[in-house]
Amino acid sequence: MTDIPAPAFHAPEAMPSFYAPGQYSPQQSVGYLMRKVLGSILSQADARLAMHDVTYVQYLPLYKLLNCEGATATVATLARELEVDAGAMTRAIDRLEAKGLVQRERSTADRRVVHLTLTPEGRAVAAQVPGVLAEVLNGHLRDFSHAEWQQMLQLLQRMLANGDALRPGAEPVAAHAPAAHC
Amino acid sequence: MTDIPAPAFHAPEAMPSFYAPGQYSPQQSVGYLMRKVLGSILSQADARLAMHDVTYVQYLPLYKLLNCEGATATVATLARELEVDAGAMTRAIDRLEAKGLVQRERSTADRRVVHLTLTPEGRAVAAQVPGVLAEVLNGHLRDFSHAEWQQMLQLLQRMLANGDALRPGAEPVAAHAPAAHC
DNA sequence: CAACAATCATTGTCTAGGCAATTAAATTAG
DNA sequence: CTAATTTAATTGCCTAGACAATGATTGTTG
Repeated sequence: MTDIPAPAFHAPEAMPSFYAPGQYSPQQSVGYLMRKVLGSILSQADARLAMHDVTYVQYLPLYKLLNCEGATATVATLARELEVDAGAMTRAIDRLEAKGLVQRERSTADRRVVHLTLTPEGRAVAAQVPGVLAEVLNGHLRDFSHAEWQQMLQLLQRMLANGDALRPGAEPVAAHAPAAHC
Repeated sequence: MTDIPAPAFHAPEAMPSFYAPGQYSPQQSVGYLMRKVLGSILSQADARLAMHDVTYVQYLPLYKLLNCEGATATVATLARELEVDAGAMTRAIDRLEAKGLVQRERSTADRRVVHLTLTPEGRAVAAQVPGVLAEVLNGHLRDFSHAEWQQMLQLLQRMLANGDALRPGAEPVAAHAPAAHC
């Protein structure tokens, strides 16, 4: 509604003080709560994919590979799209290759790159990922109205934009899309 | 307040489908957005405490120790309060001890336990933690109204409760407090 | 009191991410 | 065309958490 309460006294516009050094309650901390919620989502997704011996970190590359079947994905593109370190991705692929879910194949056109392809088993596992993710997310939102869901997304996006603006670097909050696709 | 529960129309009660296996956009995923926001919070808190050569993982124990100054905190109690593995806490304390921020001291009363105390340097670093955390959180909420902040907390708490209810284990969502204090 | 159970701290082993350095290959600039 | 730059993939080193096993100590129960 209106902004009656909040920042106590003459807080100068931008930058309210929801949190102060003095009192702190985990239940009231967006950081603590988000950490818990994320942990819950990950552990449940993990549990449902454990039968395939893959963890939440390993099935994301699988999922991406499935979506980009013919697009000749590489370690670098996967790392960029999933926003993780290239070294970490190399090692993740190591584990997936050891399990026989993906294959490496050196490119002949550009001999620096290594194309990644799913094995039949990898494709079978990857096919289950989107459903599991959707289920787990929907489960965590089961008493949400459509409007509440949308507001949650909006609030999160604003927090993200605020975080970017706070960072010394670039003010241009504009395009924040990971470009996605393949 | 009252419980204006929400679930919109005659949605077949529990479990809407906000997410479906088919289409998926990171920008629309609460999981993706929360991961990004949390990452932003952690990296900013990290940056502001980097001068003391401590990371976000290391200053949480320091903060707890400061709050429980006389309470003779131990590895086990810290691990429980911060909800991490005891082994992880042992190693975290190893690093803090190596930096001269905390001290171990075997208890004489119960020779199994090791009491932890802050050194003067450790106390100085710990004293800065609450302010930095508050600043970073407030920064991410800078254009939020008090009502929006409260709603964010409420939505997160509901997601957490939904996650707990979904888990096979205990339905009693009741007391979810980490007990806190010392 | 003696066997059993529980607790505390620690240590391996595993997965995991960030950063830096390295090597190889391709692209661009002079 | 050669030199400098850029990009790809990998590897080593660090922090970090989860799980399991261990040893030491304390508490409980028959």
